[in-house]
Amino acid sequence: MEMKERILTSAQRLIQQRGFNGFSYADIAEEVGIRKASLHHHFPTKTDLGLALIEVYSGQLNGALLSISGSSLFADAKLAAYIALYRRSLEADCMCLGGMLASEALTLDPVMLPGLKRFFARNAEWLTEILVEGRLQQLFTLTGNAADHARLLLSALQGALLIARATGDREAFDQTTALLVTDLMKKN
Amino acid sequence: MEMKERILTSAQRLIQQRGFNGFSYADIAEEVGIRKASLHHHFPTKTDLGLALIEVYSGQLNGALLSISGSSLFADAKLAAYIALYRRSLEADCMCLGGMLASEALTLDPVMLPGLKRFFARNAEWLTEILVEGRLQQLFTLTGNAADHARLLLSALQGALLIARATGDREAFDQTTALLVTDLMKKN
DNA sequence: GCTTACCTACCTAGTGATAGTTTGTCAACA
DNA sequence: TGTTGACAAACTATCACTAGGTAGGTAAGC
Repeated sequence: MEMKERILTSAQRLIQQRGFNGFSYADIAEEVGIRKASLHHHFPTKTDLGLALIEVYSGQLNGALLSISGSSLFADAKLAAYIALYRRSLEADCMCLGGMLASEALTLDPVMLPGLKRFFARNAEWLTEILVEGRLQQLFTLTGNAADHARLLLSALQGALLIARATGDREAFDQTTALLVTDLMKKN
Repeated sequence: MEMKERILTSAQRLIQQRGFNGFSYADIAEEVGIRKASLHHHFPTKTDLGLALIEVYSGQLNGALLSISGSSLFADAKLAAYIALYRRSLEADCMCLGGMLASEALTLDPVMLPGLKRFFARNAEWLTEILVEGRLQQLFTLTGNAADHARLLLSALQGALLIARATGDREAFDQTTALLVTDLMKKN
């Protein structure tokens, strides 16, 4: 089982940095120290690897989300912890795996798309919970639909990560996310 | 000259839909009806093509921006016109060329990065102007720095386009962008 | 006015490299 | 003994790119 995990770890980083079309089995083989052909024993096709990775990554994310929402933090601190996940990704020069695959969606095997869709839905759903919680705690002053604000947060974070990684401007990422949070506290 | 333009048009669409690593000279050759080798006469390397395309696209964008800001519209309508650019891209199943290249930044020839960086800077700069204008017209109630809000708008639009294109949820894009605008009118 | 030279735009036919994948073998282990 | 996990070797397809050549246009030189 250990090799399978090493392959997944290597592939995950490669996708987050270079995209699904930007790496090959040869890259993984070199990193984990087995031959290309042996990789196909664990993941017969690249699509199989992609599908497994969407599951793994969604699981990782869900674990992180549950850990945050299960904490005793106030909602604003929980949101900050969520944003910190993106910030750490930026530090590692990685896109969110979901965001990266989204950009390549038209070139992916369509069987990967439902999992990708679920990934974004899960993020939005969790953010919605946090926003509702924060409204109850009178930390956030949302105008209308919390789910709409959640999608806006998700979009803005994905976009900020996308741009900051390409321009190398991490300060811009920090300023953008800070503004995103303060905007949640504006009165109407 | 006509052929060069047809190549650029074809390549632009291919990149916006499939990414720089997701298309080949063979794809363009088929579309425009000449041989692969002949493409290299016009654009010796793929990087040359990419560089030309960043220039073309930046020029297109700048034309659109100048057309909007030169109009007699109020600032909120100008912003709506800017958002409509993204919405039209979504309808064509296209990412913004800048956003797409940004996701692949680590795999691109580094000579393409400065142009890409300028592209985002130009967008942010234009949005800043519009926000300042809208504040003078008392249409927008920005808290602090207009440039920060501009970057937030840009990030959110790129992210919303990225996600909506992958999930196929165009309604979510519309709701997100609508909220983005109403948030600019909130009091503090 | 005709040659000579050069140019653009395209072609056929390849190059070596790499893509994802398949086949068949084999040792270690359960 | 059958399964697992690795291997070498090869496959077909495609990648970006190059070599060398052709057809037609332009323009200078005499």
